[in-house]
Amino acid sequence: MLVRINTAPRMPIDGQLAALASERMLSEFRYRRGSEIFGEREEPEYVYQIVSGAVRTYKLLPDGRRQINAFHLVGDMFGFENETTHRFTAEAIVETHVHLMRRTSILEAVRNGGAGAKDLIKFVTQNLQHAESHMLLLGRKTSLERVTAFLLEMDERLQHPDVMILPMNRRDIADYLGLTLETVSRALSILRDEGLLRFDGNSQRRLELVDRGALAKIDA
Amino acid sequence: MLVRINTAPRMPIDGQLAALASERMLSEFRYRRGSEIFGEREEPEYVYQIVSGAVRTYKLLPDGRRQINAFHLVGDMFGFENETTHRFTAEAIVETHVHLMRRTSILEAVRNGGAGAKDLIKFVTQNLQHAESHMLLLGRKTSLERVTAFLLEMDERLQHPDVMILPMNRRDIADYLGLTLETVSRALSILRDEGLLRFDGNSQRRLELVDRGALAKIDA
DNA sequence: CGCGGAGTTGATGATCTTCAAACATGGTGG
DNA sequence: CCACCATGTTTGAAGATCATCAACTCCGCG
Repeated sequence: MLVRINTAPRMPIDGQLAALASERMLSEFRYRRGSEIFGEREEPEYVYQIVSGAVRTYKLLPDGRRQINAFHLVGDMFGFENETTHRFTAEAIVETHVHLMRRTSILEAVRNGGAGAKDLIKFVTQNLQHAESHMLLLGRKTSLERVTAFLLEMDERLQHPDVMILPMNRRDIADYLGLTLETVSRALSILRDEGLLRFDGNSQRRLELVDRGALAKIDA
Repeated sequence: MLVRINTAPRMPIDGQLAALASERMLSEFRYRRGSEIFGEREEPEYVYQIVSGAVRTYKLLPDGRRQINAFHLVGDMFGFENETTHRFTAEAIVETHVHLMRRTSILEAVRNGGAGAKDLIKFVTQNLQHAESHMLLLGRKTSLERVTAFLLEMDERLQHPDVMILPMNRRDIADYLGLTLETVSRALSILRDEGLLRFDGNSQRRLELVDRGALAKIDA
C-alpha cells in the first residue's frame, strides 16, 4: 500500500489572494527554523505565502506567556494588515520558503475596485471564522477536547494524510491550545492508549489518526 | 458634580457601515429582554445596528457550554455574514431596539465597488482584531486579569463613564471570559476590596472604576 | 556513539469549578 | 406603597482539572 505523507508533494497554492499574489509576487525568501519573519508592532511591508515549511503567529504578554494564534502551512497566506502595525509576531517553525509581495500593491488592487476587494474580504473573514471557533475551544473545551480538535484541524488541513507529520513541538501546540506542554503530552498519551491514535515508528511528530470518527466524537 | 452615566444620552451611531446603513435602512425593530434575534446556522437576512439596548452573540457546544463571542452595545453593528449561515446566535440582553437593513443590499454595495468594500473590510478586520486579543485572554490570562480586562473594555466602549451600568449578568460575563459566574463574582469582590472598584449604591450592575491605572496594571 | 533538545510520566500544588446556602435586588400585584 | 417572589449575586467548602516541578527516556544529529 502506498503511504501518503504530507511533506512530499508540494501542495497547490490556493490562498484566496493567490491571483493577486502571483501577479504581484516580488521574490522568494528563506527563513531558518526558529527565525522571526516579522514582529508584533512592526510596520507591515509584505504579505507572505508559504511555499514550503510552516509558520506560527503569536502574541506575548509582558511576562512571556504566549498565545499562538494560528499555524500557517504550505499554501497559506499570512501577514496581511490593514492597519499600520502587525498584530502578531511570525516565526518559522521549520526552515520555510515564502513568496513575498508588497502589501501596498495588494491595497492598491483593492482600491482599484477589482476582484481584489472581494478576495480580501473572504480572506479576512476566514481568519475571523477560525478565530471564532478557536475562542470556543479556548474558553470552554477540556484539555482532551482541545488536543483532539487540534489533531482533527491539522488532519483536515493536511488533507487527511495516512501519516501526519507535525512541524511544531509540544510547546507550540500547548501555546496554541492554551495548555502546558505536559498536558498536551498526557492527552496524546490517552488518545494513543485508547487506540484512536498511533505514533508512527519512533517519532513523536509523525502520527496516524486511527479512528477519526471516535476523535470527532471527543471533540464536542 | 454632574455624574455622567452611560444610558441617558443616546450615543451617536458610528458603525463602520453607518453610511451604508442609513442609506439602506429598512425599519426599526424591538426585541424583548432575552429574546433571540437570529440563531446559529440560520440563513442571514438582515444586518443590525443597535439603537438602544445590548446584544450578546455566542456559540454553544452540544452539551450546553456557551462561549459568548462579543457584546454589542449602542451604535454597534452585528449580524453581517459573507457566508450563507450565521455563525452565532444573537440574543437581546435587555430590551433592545435595532435598525435593520437587508444583507443583500450591503453585498450589492460591495459588488458595485463603491466605498462599501473598504468599509466592510474595516468592519471585518475590527471584529478579527477583537477576536485575536480575546484569544490571548482566553488562552493565557488568569481569572483576575480576565475580569479586569473586561471592565476596562467596557469602560472604554462606554467612553469612561463615571458610573458604568452593565446590561449583562454575571453568567454572561463568565461565558464571555471563559469562567464561571462564581469566579467572576469573586474577582469583582477582590477588586472592590482592594479599592480599585466601587459598587454604586445597592446595585451590583452599576459600578465605578476608582483606579483605572491600577486596573490597567493588573490586566497584564 | 554521545550529546542536547524534545517528549513522557509521576508527584504535588494552585487555580478554578462545583455544589450549596444565604442574601440582595428589582419588578409586580395586592 | 409595600410586601413578596423570581432572579441574580455573593460567599464558603470541597473537589477536579490543569499547572508546576522534577526525573527520566527518547530521538535526531553531529
